[in-house]
Amino acid sequence: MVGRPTMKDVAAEAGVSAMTVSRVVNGAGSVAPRTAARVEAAVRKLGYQRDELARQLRRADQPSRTIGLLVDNVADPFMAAVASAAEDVARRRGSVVLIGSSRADPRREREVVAAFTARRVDGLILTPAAGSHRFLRPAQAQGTKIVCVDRAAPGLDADAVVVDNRAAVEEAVRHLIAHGHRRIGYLGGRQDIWTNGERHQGYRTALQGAGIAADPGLVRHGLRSAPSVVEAVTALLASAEPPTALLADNEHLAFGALTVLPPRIAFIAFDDFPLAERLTPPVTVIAQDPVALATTAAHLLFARIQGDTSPPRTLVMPTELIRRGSGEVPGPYAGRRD
Amino acid sequence: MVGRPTMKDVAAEAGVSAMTVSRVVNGAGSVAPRTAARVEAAVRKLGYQRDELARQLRRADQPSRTIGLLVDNVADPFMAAVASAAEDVARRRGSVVLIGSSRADPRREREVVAAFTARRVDGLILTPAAGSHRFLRPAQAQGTKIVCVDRAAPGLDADAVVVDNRAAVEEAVRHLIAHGHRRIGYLGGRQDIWTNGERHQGYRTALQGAGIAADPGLVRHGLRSAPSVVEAVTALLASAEPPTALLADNEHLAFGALTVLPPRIAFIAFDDFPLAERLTPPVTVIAQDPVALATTAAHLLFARIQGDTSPPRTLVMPTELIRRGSGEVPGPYAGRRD
DNA sequence: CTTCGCGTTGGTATCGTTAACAGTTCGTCG
DNA sequence: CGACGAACTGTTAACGATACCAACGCGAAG
Repeated sequence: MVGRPTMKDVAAEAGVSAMTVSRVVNGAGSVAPRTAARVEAAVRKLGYQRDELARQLRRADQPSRTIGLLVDNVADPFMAAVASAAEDVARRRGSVVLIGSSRADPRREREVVAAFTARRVDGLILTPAAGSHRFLRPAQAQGTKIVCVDRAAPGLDADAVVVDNRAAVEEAVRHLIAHGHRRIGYLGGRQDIWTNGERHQGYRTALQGAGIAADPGLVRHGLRSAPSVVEAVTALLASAEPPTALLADNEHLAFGALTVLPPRIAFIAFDDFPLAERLTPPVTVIAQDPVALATTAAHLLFARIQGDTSPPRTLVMPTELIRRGSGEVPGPYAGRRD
Repeated sequence: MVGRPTMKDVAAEAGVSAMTVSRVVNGAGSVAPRTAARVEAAVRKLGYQRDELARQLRRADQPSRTIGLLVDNVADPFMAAVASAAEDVARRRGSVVLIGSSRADPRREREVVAAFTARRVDGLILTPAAGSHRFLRPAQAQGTKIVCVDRAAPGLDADAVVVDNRAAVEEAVRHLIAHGHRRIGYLGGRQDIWTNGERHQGYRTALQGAGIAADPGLVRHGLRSAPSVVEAVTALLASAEPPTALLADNEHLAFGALTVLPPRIAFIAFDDFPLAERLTPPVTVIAQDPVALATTAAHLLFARIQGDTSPPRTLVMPTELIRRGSGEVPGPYAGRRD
């Protein structure tokens, strides 16, 4: 025996038909105890394991118990937490998880989705990259369930689990204003990603609400690498009218900014991170709960897989502004009004 | 058409046989340009996508272009980096990645491995949980290639990509000793995990080499949760003869310890982490390169999948002691000898 | 004009499993 | 004592794709 043993091999070993082996292996149908015992012995002796591929091929109407998880980058702590939580739920539901990173590249995203659907995944959890996701409609029409997490997918009618990015940033900016800041800088990632667009909207709304004119010189978009963030922060601080407070779009940017940011500049970051309270000053953050997001998304997905056909929903999870110090550094207008 | 279109559907649409569709889809065999064009049109019209499951069933001797990645916990930054790097290599090799977390539970590890092999993965990359991995031998015998990363798997003859944990910790402890420390505490995770055992060995060897008697009161093993670390550190510092330096087994423990550790205690952590240089004092770490580890492991795995049958190898990747300050806090014996 | 060979196409069997159906052997009941 | 159902087991035909072989048409060579 060179390759994997098959049901036929087990059947021959136990002196029964393949059908009987199938019944024993699946615990379905009636098999005489003595026969079942013989089959089980043969299974153990040969180390037989049911071939899920063949099984899924035959049972096309049943779920394949495989889901796909497509994130920007698994190495990102937020995405890693999402992946971990999703995998946890999947395992409990008896499913395995195919993982892929789009690196925020729409083309790569499409490729990975294709590789997943070709393997008959029951559903997809994804953090949509930029651009229209209309290309997912055929997959959806063919029965693949889709749930977005962290972001909505433009051009796609699917469930989504997100936070109210706009309101969260608005609150954070109002918080900075309340502490006497008027020149508040914004460090943003790719603005074509839905989440970042929302966050920047919140920034603008808060400024507008406080009657502060938006200064485009204080806003840096499209930051990606750590060096680019460092350069952006350095340039902002060296400018004629530097900001007295900064807000970072996401964790990645925050790490970059914090390597060069002097303590006198107020700072708030989107996403909490370990040891934030051990920096000087401790870092005020807008915290979201990636585990809750992903767990909710996964439950939603499995409900769909099990036949829930209600209209797509968008669930909004809470965020929390955790005041640790860096966001409470007083600005030049501190104490004048409140 | 309710479900996915099949080759037969495409064949009917294009007025050819399924075999011809197969040839066009795979770009193999000779097909007249006009026929191929007709088939391609039908493929596009129906949104046909080859079913990898059926294909893999038929082509049992060919790789399934699916690999499994089994780590302790994807949410762990080190493991997340490993996952990301492995997925990257896999994608370039045209493979998809099934991911699973064992949570360091051998039973769960076995279940996930079974779920993976049942789907005919070509190979596995895994960070072995505690205990014997003899149970993987049947899978290996049936052709599943296995590469361990970060740890060796006891009881299994497989490739491994690791760092020299023992030497790295030995160096770190010698470094602390050189800075005048003699009472050096050790915060350890599960000692039944190979990596942690090695690291602790390094600690003992270094002490022994310096003629310092090991004090079991300074060693805490089996720490897992953040609270347990906090409690351990607090207790160590409150003891009659407290340590003047501490070493943490892994990143997770370091985070816990750093929340309560006073700056006067020297500290070195295994694994580098973001913002380590921004803490006070900046944290000295033993850095390893998870991306390099995983990339190497993945390359090794694909070489095996492509037929490399040379004897299993263990590759040892370098570590680096990054001196940032916390590991250079002078101890009571500083300056007496060197 | 036959034959060879090549390019092109289709038919059939098969991968490993299971749904559907068909048969077998019982014990039991009228 | 024959019939009927229940429990058990086997046979056949798929799932969707491809390896293998056969067959077709057609131009070139003999």
